[in-house]
Amino acid sequence: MNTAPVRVRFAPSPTGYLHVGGLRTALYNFLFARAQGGSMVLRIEDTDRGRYVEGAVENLLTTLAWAGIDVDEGPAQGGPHGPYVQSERTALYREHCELLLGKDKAYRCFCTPEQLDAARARQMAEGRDAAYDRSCRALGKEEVEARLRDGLPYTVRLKVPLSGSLRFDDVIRGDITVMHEVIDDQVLLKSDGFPTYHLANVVDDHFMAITHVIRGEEWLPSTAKHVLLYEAFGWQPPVFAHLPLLLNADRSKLSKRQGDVAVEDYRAKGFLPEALVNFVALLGWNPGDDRELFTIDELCDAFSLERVSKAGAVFDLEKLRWFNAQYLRTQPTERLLELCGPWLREAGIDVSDSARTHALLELLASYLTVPADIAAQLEPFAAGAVVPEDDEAKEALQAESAVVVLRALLPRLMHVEPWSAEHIKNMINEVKTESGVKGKALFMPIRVALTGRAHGPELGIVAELIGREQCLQRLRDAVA
RNA sequence: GGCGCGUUCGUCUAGCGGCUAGGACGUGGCCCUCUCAAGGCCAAAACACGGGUUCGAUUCCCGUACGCGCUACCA
Repeated sequence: MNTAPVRVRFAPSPTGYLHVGGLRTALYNFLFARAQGGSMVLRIEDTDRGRYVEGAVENLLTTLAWAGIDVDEGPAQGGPHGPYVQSERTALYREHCELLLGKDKAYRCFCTPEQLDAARARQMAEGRDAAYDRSCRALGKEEVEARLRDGLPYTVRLKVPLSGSLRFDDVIRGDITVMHEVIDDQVLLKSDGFPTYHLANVVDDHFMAITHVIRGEEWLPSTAKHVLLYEAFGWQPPVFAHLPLLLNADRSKLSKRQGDVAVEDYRAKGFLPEALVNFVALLGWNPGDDRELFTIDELCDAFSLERVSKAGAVFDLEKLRWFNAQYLRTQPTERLLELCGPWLREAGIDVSDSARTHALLELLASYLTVPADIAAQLEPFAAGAVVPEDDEAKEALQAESAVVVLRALLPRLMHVEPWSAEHIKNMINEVKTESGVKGKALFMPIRVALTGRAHGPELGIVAELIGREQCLQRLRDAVA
């Protein structure tokens, strides 16, 4: 039994942005570490220099911080097991390749990519499995040395046992058995001197004292190779936990083209980190009771790998929107202002009048799913004339009693003091008494005249916030 | 093709041999209300299929089907 303190890692490769699937993996690692009183490492896996994207690491760091996922060790904060960027650890990988070579657990392969491609094509054409034919595995010592003297480029491959099988335990999936014969002699060190994922991952996880490897299910098939590596080195493998995939609506692996997959896209659209984290946490995990709304701290307390499910989960934007609306509605007005600020200004709202701005936000909060929704809600409150927006609104103004109501209200609003929702409401009541018009027939024409819309928040408050001058002008326009 | 993993309402899921199969999103209806949003209540909606095991299977086992993943000198 492993009694060492829990250490987990999130190990993305810096190829651009943080994928929402990556966010969930990072989150589960974080939650598990917190739940277990352990620590979390961030490691940058940049061994493929061809795919490296400038600025990707910075972007990753900002995005994780935005989501509230704090790592304990990593490129930004350092730590006792650094460096935390793989391209700065190449000597370690090469050294360990030599170790494997010396133990006869690996061998040099001088096949060129062209040869390998051709061989693969041939195998496919013959309807056989495409796998490395292991021709270099049989090379004699002298032959290898001759080629090395000639300066031929080579890769280092893992010497996979030819028969038998191996098993490992996955916390989420249970016991998994793989026949050695279906495992390829995996390349460990590329001819450019960089390690492949498999080698770097195993070496780093070992030296960074990682106890639990929590990663996406796409890694499940290659875990056998990793286990073989741990055995070859004589190291204790970590506990594995392979998470179910996040899926598109058609149940394929979540990808671009079918919607946004970058966390920064959701951030840009005004989704709150709390909402995204809450939503994504529940994709593949549940607390075992009916709770749905969780702060990240509550998630830390509730999380366990035992409650992670096995099947992939469709990323349902509608449910994310619901979470966002839930959080948006309960934000203090100050935060709402911060979130909606850009759209307020765009809508021509005078944000310097903070009392009015706050009142508007409080009034409209329940109408928002994302902050951008505020724009449409704000239209009636901006300066300028309004026109009935649809047939329903037009009809309300055309009703025979409409003009009676509006004519009766106009002078009253001119003189009502103070200009407040309560007093405006009183005036509307006076109109009701005087004209005998009530209910919908009374309110609808006023609402449409003032806002151009048939629907909206309570009329008294709406009128108060539109302001006396605008209200009077709009009433005059409507009866003209 | 091979190997691996998976399969409860449209979606996220609860269930760990005996339940009217529960909750949430979405959908529909009702209530509240001048209207809408929010909120409350109600409704429709699922155990992939076939064999076993068992007194009894959504649950355990084996097949089949379907889906997904992997099968690179990418991660």
